[in-house]
Amino acid sequence: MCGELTSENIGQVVRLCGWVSSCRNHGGVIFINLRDREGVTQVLVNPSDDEQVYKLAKALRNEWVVSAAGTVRARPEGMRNPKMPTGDVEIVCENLAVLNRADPVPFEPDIPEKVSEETRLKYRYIDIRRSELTGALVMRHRITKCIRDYYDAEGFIEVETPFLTKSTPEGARDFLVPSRMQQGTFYALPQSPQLFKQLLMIGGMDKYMQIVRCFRDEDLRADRQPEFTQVDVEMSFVTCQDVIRVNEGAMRVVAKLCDVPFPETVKVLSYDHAMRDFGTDRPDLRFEMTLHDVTDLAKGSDFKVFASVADAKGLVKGLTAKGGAAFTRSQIDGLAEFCRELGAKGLAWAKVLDDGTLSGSLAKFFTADKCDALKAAMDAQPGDCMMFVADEPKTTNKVLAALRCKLGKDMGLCGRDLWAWCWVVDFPLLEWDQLEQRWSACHHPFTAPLDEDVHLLDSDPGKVRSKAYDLILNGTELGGGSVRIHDVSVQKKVFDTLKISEQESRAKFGFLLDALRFGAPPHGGIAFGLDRIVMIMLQRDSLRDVIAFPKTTSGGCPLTGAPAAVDDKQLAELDIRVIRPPAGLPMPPDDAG
RNA sequence: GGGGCUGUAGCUCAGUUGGUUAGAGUGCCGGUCUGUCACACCGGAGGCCGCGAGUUCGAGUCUCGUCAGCCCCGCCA
Repeated sequence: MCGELTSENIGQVVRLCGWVSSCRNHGGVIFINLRDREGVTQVLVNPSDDEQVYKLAKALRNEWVVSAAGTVRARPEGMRNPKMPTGDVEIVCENLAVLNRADPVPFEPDIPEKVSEETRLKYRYIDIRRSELTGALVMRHRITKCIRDYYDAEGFIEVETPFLTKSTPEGARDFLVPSRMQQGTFYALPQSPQLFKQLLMIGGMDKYMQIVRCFRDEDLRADRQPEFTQVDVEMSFVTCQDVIRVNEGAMRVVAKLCDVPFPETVKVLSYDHAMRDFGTDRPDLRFEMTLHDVTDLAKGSDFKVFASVADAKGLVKGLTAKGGAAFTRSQIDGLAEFCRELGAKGLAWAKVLDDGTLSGSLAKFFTADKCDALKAAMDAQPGDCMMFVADEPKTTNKVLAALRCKLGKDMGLCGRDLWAWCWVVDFPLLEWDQLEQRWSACHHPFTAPLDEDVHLLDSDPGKVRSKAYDLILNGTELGGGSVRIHDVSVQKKVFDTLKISEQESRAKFGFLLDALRFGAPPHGGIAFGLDRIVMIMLQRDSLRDVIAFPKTTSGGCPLTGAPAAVDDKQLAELDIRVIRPPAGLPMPPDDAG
């Protein structure tokens, strides 16, 4: 193919098919850059050669689809192009055929100009001709294959599970599909094959994996698409450690394929540890800058903001930016604004001067000895800048975790060659849902509690830790999973705590409860986000850069125009009526108002 | 649901304090040119300034609304 020719091919007669990337007509000799999936090769047309070929070459335009045959030869001395992988050779064209013409394209695939994403998505087939996107899709294929091969070698069986399935409570909003044959009822597209893979374990499949599309109808982000691909895995007769070990191996082979370092042993942090030091359950360990709890110091301080928060069971935490004394006032104001946007009341800060004294918004509130205690607690040296947030624990942690990441990026601590992996374990099983005034599952309601914490389910549900684990790379969750409940009485107990009634659990997961009674092996598993794995390994900033046909932030596809209104006939067959059609469409004729 | 940024030629962008006929690069069309490599040079065409109101003698520019794209919060077990 075009990108594969080197000086080793000199003398060979080849035929290349591809797209005209550029055409340089010198009035006599014509150079054509021909592109295909693998790259670009220069084709040379001489006026002294075949008249037909020359006439055809003169008429070529960019993005026409052509077939060119000729002999590979070394370029003359001084005419080589070191910027091109194939720059040492060229094809002397002996035969040329236009396979298809092309209208002028909206943008040129080979020009390194930043084209708006909207345009790129609308003409995605042209965007895909760009080497960045072609390359990403090729790498995605290789990563996927490498993962399949790994699990195959480990004895896993790939089993397909249904896309048309049943809506489950808890978790994300479902995408619904109306049933025509049973009008008024709906399938749900799976948020993940969670229950099916557990049923496969109960069915004795022992080791299951599937690379599978999942669907969640929630608002999107750069790292979140409404449909995404999971590497879904489940294993029987295993502990957390077994699952972690086997699946870590999968990431190890992927990392190797992508030339990404992978440690001999991956760090393991408890959830509590991660929250304490980093304020988040997916810490970015590429740099230090840990958070420090100074609530106790704040209690006794003259700084009312701190003291009142500390007294009201709030959390006062801070981080120390090494060398941060060099920050300008406007830089710090910018950081404070950043924190306010995330919900903080403000950002208190103090620079440590060369003589050890403090300067900044809270310097005057700390006497010399308290100042020393603060510096010690914050591990701050002269030349550093300490920054603090005081708020409810959740807000304090959220804001400081975000601030830490921002500082890490701004201060250049997240080098492109830094790769920090870790497992986060011992998550809480449940969290209190303020809105609904009940406990809800942190992971999902089938996650097993730690054996030694089961007794806390009645007395102190918030204290119960779970057999759940997440794999984190550079502050992004690549995947997570858990050992599941395989005992029907424990499962019922968890449902009780979640205030899922006997009746509701029977209606929603009766089939699982039944299955748990008919010989369920202990089992557990994990699911990795394939799109995220590819995105991070290829160092792209958006999932859209590793998906062939992604959706926009509002869930649309500029290429196909999806989602779109459907014919009245289609709706009638489903016994569905649209109450409020989108702007630009007529109201249904039979609408009574 | 909330906050922020953006929207001007096919594409990427500039457009001053509100002031005559809205510019540039690139692409496109025509021409010249035998070693370029995003060829070069000469000429030409190309605009619903996202859309809708408002302020004004006058709006690409100011105000309000709306739509779309992107980033973030909420949400995403």
